[in-house]
Formats: sequence, C-alpha cells, structure tokens
Amino acid sequence: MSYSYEYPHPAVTTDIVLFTVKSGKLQVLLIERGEKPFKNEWALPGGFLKMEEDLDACAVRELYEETGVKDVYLEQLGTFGAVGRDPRERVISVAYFALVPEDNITLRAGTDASKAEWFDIDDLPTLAFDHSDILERAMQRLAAKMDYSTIGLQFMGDEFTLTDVQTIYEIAAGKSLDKRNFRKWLLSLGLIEESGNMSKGGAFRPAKLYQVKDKSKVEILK
Amino acid sequence: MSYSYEYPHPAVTTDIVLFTVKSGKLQVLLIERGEKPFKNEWALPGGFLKMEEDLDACAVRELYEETGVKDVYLEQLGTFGAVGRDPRERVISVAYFALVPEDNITLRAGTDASKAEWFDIDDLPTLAFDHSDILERAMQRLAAKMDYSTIGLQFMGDEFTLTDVQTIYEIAAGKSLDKRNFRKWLLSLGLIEESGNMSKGGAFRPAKLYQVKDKSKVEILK
DNA sequence: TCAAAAGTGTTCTCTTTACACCCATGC
DNA sequence: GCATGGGTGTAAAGAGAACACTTTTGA
Repeated sequence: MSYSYEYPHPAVTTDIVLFTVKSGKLQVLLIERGEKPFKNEWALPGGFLKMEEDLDACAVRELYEETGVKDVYLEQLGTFGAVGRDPRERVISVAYFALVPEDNITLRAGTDASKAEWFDIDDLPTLAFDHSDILERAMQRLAAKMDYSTIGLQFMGDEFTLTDVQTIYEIAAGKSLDKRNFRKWLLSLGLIEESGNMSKGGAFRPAKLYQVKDKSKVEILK
Repeated sequence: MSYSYEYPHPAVTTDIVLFTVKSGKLQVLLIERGEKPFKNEWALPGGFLKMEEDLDACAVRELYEETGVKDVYLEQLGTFGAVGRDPRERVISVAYFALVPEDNITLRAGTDASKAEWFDIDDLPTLAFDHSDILERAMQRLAAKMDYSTIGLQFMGDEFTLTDVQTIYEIAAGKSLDKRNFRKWLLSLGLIEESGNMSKGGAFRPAKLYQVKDKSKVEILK
C-alpha cells in the first residue's frame, strides 16, 4: 500500500526526553535502536505520528511502546525540523519533556527498541540523529523550571519526605540549599500535606511523609 | 506530479502570530484567505513547509510572502496538530511568535492572501482553523515575557523615548507603572544608551531619544 | 502664563537569605 | 552513648514598591 500527495510531505515524529532522579543523580531514558538508521546506537524514545492520533497521544504511546513507562508528566518542548536531521527522508520531530518518579517504573524494551536504559546526564553516550540538541534544550528547560516552579514534585512518588524534595532541587541547582528556608518555601505554597505516615529504615529519627494535595496542581510558580 | 510514501504523512505548515503596538493598542496581523478552505475568512499568516527549508526559514518566508513584513523578532511558540484542525488533510502547524516596531512596516497583500491587516487584540474577527487557540497561546506567552524580560524593546524602532517603552509595558501589564521605578529598572540593565538626539513636536519639553546598544542582545531577564 | 509631558531620589515594606541547636531512632 | 538525618525561629540584608515636585517647550 502507498500514499500519494500532490506536494511532498515530511514525516512527523515525536521524541521524548524522560528524566528521573535515581540514587542522587539526574538521569535520562534512552533506547538502543533496533532498526536502521543508527541501528544499535542510543536515541531518545519516540516514533512516527499516526494519522488519527494527536501529538500528545503519540508521545504517550511511543514512550509506552518503547519503554513500558506510562503516567508521566509531559509537556511540549519544541519542534526540530532541520533539513537532513534524518538520513531517510525529511522528518519533523515534535519533542516532549517528561518527568517521572524513580520508583514505580517498570522498564522494558519495546518493539522498535532493543534496550531501554537510564543514563546519568553527566555520562551520556553519543546520540543518534540530532537528539543531543534536543536533550540539551530539555536540560535547559528543566534547569529553568526547577529554579522558579514546583515542577520538582513530579519526581516524587505517592509519599515523600521534605528532604527527598530538597535533594532533587539541590541536584538541579547544583548547590546545597538551606534546609529551613527550603521547607518554609515549599510548605507555604500549600501544595502538599502530611500523609500521616513516617519514614523508617535508617538509624536516625524517622521523617514525616508528605503527599501532594491535588495531583492536577503540582506545578506552580514561585 | 505526485509524491508517494509507504506510510501516510501529514502536511506541515508554519503559522505566525505577529504583534505590534499602534496608537497605544496591541495589535496582531491577520490575512484574509484567498483560497479554500475558509476562503474570505481571517487567519494567521503562514503556509506549507518546503522540503528544502528549515522551519524558521519557512516562517520568515511565509510572513514575507503574505504580508511583505521582514526583519522581525521570531521565536517558536509551539506545535499544533489536533486531528481535524484542517478539513483538507492532517496538518501539523508549527506556530511562531513575532514582534515588530510599528514604524517601518510596509504591509502588502501577498500571493495566497487577498488582504493583510492589523487588528486590535480586543476586537478580533472569528479566525479560520484553530488559529484562535494559537493566538491565545501567543498572547499568554507575550504577557508572561513582558512581565519578566526586556522583550518589549522589540516593539521599538531605531530611536525611542523611555516613555515609549513604558507605554508598551503598561499596555502589556494592563495597568500604569511608576515612571521613576520603570526608568531605574530599564536603564540599570545597560541595554540601551542615549542616541544624542531629542524628540520634538509636542507643546512640551522634548525627551531624550535612546537606542539599543547591541541588537543581538535585546531580550534579557529581569 | 498655561498646558503638557520630561526628568529626577528617598523612604518604606516585603521578600529573601543567613545562621545553630536540640530531637528521635538503630546499633 | 554515639552516629545519623529530622526538625525548628529569628535577625540582617536586599529587592521592590510607593511617592511629588521642578523643568522645558509650544501655543
């Protein structure tokens, strides 16, 4: 079967830059490509848009198909369409920016991807296509948003300690933050509440666990 | 001539939301469509991506072809691709956000557009496609940036008074601003300098004219 | 001399930053 | 009892907001 048009058409894909924080490091999810071009090289998860699906839906689907990850915070990052960015044909890629909590993720390789793995952002392989450019822009966006919003709560699971959140913000800021000031700020926004439970496990005082009050209102400006 | 693909491909367009400020009002440039669909209705300038041009170049070209406007500040706004947003076929539109000074613009209708006109943003006609959505997003972006950046200088011509700039910011903020505080802020950024000339024409004290120091560094955060 | 916009500093308020000690737990 | 992270308030500094009068020009 083939599809004909009076004028030439580019292909449209979505690519997703998915971040998480694991063991105190900011990480990004990459897949090893199972098909040409760039077979066996690392790339961002993503793929071709279907004619009957919206852009956001395509990003959600591709992420799930290639990595098994779902239920993530997702926002459009920007569209990349330089001539020659894909050797096969003209491809316009709508890039997305996504965050997930560390826990509760089951990685699995999907149909087009032979492997899906987390990489520390300080230790990345060479990427296929122009995916390094996309990733760089995503890191800029993340750093900017972590500086003036509560988007960092997207890295939290159902319950978390205030220190968990502070750690994320310290990673993003690249410096340590004052504990009292940070708590004062975060609590003053009224976005989170005590869950009633306490953390346990360490040889030290247990911490109060918190939860997000309204999951639809997690991102707020300072 | 026809172009065939193994899988279906959407069309890709760019659309441009071009703002200016005329006679104390924020205005947007619209074209009256000369072709179906939505013939004789108002729409954002824009059109189909060529296979050999980059996305930004397409936006620049379409804006020039349809309106005669060139040399504008341009940034990507976002990509709109809802199924059914164009009745002809699946169309993905990469929307741009642009600002020009009031003077120094020669409007002219272009090939695909029967007319190009400025509209006050408080008095807009119904728009074709999903262009109302795109315009709304552009207005949000403009308002946000006017609140924390010097992007408003993009509305200025070669020479301008401090009051000119303040007026733009007051329009965007929807309220009057303190003259002394505004000047203190704007001058403290070091982006502009006195041109040495004075305004004239009114029955009142002439104002110093200013100019941008470095045109490549007009946008800066507060 | 009057009308109209240009130009110019200081005070107050609020926000942000800096800073140190006691508490609860497991080993 | 000691090592480890949890939890708490106040004071100083800096940023942002409020505020009124004199100057220059054309008519």
